[in-house]
Amino acid sequence: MLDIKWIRENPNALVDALKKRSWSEAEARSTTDDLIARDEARRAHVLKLQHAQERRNAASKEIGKAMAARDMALAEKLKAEVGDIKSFIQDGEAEARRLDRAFTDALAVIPNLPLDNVPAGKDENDNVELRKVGKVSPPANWAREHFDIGEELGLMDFERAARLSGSRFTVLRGQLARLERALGQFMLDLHTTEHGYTEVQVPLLVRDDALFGTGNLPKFEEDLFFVPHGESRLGLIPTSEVPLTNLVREEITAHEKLPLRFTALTPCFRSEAGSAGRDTRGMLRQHQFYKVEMVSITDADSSVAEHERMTACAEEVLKRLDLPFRTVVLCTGDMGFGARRTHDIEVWLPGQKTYREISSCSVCGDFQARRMNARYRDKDGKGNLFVHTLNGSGVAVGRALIAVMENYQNEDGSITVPDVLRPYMGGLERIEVK
RNA sequence: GGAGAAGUGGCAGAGUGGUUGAAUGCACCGCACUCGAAAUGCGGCAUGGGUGCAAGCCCAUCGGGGGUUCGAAUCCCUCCUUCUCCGCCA
Repeated sequence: MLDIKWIRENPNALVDALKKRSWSEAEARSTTDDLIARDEARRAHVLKLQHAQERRNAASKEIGKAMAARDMALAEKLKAEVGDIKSFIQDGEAEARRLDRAFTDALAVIPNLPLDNVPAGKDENDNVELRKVGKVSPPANWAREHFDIGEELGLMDFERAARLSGSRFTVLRGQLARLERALGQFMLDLHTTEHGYTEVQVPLLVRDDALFGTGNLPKFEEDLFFVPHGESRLGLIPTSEVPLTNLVREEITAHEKLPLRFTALTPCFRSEAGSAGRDTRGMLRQHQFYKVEMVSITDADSSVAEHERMTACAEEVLKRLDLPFRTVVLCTGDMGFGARRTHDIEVWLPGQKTYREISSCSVCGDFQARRMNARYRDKDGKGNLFVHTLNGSGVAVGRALIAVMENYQNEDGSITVPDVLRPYMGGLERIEVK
């Protein structure tokens, strides 16, 4: 959520920012004007209401004094007077709530402002490569995609998964199931022992409020799964960014405690409503997948540096696994709703002969903090400021499994186990057809 | 699932209809005393919003939301959370 005071003072800057996010000039302008109009209506109304409340409060105090002085005639006279204001105040409070709600609803669907150093662009074709790491060997003519490798090994089963749950689910068995578990453990251990993140076990079902806090609601409800819960519902987390970030919601964190760095290995659930027909084969795009997530909570001055640090932590996972990758900055048009700047890490898939996203690290500034009311007490103890939040995959476990399978495949159909994973695999060196 | 109790400022803890945004203690900040520290004394110390050049003034907030009343931390409804007992259960 953006700061309405800032919008009031910089309406043209908001229009420019929205245009950078591929909004049309007309839409950006009318949305901005609408926000400002709603804000003004709200404030004008509050002013009138507060004057009425002021008169009521003063009169009520006088009534108290009159009654203490046993001057019942004066008390009754004042009561009659305040009685008239009362209905105005009651209607006024209801109207204030209505105007406030309408204003917040409008503000809640405005995306975050891109940082100045984010390249302008329309879609993923305008993203800018920052670096390429690792050697991409010329694709062998026998290189295959992960689903062929997995099915031939008899360890990856889409048919039965579909019978259980439909499309976009996968059953893994034996050493392949273990390999995925090994990947998750390896990543978690790396971040907790070397990168300073605290491991957290979080709920996988969360309230709407939490989803609003991270920006998944109200705009992206169709991407989420919900389960009924009493009269209400709970959402399945699309990423542990949601519970990890909301850990500081409605709190004032002491400045000395920042930065907070959290990591978690959790399943993630996504309806993939808008991606029918995309990546239908294999386990690249699933309704359910494991991911190791990193979340940092920082003060206002440290978030940009923390973003570089977090990106490096994610890259380190791929370096240790010896997987070739490249890191790109998303252009303004390709960035997510809550992000100010996003680095995507794309891993090389020899079977697909292309780079595919395996991590996405974003700095959100105070955008999510406003939605969560997450603050910290300033160094000098003066004011309470909104924290800055960052999140990044460190990395997607399901996709890491795919990357390992494709990059470590052998011509005979076996998969070499990467060195760093062998301790997690009981020393196993190769996964092969039995 | 059934029965009961409770949610007040950073923390502890008063307050059951009228200058109570809230006693008191602790913590914290400033000053005094001291060579320095401790102890002691004095003063300060909630958040959000509106308005104003500013000093300030005003409004709201005692778990959230709604209501009763001239007036609500205090009464009513509802939701959330925590705790205790019973039942069930991984």
